[in-house]
Amino acid sequence: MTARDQVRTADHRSGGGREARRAERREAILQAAMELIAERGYRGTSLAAVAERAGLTQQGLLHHFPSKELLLVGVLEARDRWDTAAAAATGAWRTDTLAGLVEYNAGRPGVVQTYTVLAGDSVTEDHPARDFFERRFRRVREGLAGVLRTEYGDRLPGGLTPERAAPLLAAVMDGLQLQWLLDPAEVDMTAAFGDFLALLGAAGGEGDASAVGAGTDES
Amino acid sequence: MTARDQVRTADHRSGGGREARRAERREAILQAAMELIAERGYRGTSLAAVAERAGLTQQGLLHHFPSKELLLVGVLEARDRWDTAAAAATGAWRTDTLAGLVEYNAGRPGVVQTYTVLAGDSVTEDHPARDFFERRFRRVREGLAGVLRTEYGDRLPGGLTPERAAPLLAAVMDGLQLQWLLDPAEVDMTAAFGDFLALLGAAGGEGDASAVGAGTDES
DNA sequence: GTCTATAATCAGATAGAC
DNA sequence: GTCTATCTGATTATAGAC
Repeated sequence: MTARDQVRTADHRSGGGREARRAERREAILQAAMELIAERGYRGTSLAAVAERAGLTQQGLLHHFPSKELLLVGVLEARDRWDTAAAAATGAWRTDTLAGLVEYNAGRPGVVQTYTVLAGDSVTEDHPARDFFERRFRRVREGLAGVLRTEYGDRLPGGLTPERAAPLLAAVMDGLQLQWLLDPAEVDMTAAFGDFLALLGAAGGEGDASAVGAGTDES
Repeated sequence: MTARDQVRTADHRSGGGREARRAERREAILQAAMELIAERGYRGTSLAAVAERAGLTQQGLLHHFPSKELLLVGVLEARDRWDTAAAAATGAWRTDTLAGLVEYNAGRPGVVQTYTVLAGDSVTEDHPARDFFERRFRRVREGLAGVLRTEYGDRLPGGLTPERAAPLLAAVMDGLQLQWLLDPAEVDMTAAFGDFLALLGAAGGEGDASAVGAGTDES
């Protein structure tokens, strides 16, 4: 550990040092960037606008994030950090936890909007977030397959396996977010996601159809 | 009918008149715009780039579409026209037709990409395509509910109704497109959509589970 | 670390010639 | 109808003072 690192650690502990202030600044910038990306998209967001909302000049911002692309990477990493507890513990999750996450998102349209806008943007050529989303979806599909296997075993309705149902689960979450953002009065994201879970839970792959309709009226 | 309209009709019939050439130009511009929006997004696409690909100057383009926003409206209308036959006949569709549409889309990544990018973009503030997508999703949900009712009746697996399953169907289609665009080698969009249909068809609301597992091994 | 000043580029749109 | 020329404004990024 270098002398500088010791200072940094000490500063962080004290909570009011140089490094702590630096971290605060970075957080403020990332927060502003997230909001503006939600409002105007990545390409539509200017560094000057982010800087203004964060309370500094464009050039001051560039001191913390040397380029617009690095700022985007910062935003994505922050989002990852934000639900890291979630992602890391996915193996132990259940479908109720997923439903809870959807309900939680329903109370945070801004975050959902940032995600939806960037995900759509990411499929364009040479997009700085493309790699991030490609990896993310692989990870999410694997995690969801694990959840489904834990919950329902190897055989799901319609002859599906957890691995084949996982992309559908991810797709439903994203697709519902889009419809909900566009028309929140018309689309009840939480209820709709519950409906999909009912679809996965009803009439299991064991060929036992006696459970059909049971416990599915939580509308 | 005015004298001018008569001339226009005559021109159109002859196939080589002024109006026909004008229409050709517009088509070329719209085609170029669609491609570039797929590649770079709406905000990332410049009029000059569209014009160059269409074989004229930016100012020539502005003669046909007076503003960038009107060009986007043109693109969306063209897309509507493109699958108008589909949308109009939705009432008579069946789920096989939907599966066929998904398979058709799987062969046209460019079109899917334009749609995905614009849909994500549309949730940003004051986006010129927002209204279009809001209306489109309402229409699609209604159409899909009709398809499901025709096919499966009023009761679906998991205690769902056609109206409650419709947003899920739309969500799955959009969500799968996103995952497929990002990772075509990993995500088999057509097979996955078939899986979802199996989910809707298996163990129906009537309690008849005898069809479970049939025709679902097209992995 | 944050600022002012500014470079270098590119955007969408207009005016007017042909 | 399509062009050349031009305007106006915004963008990312750099240089250097404090």
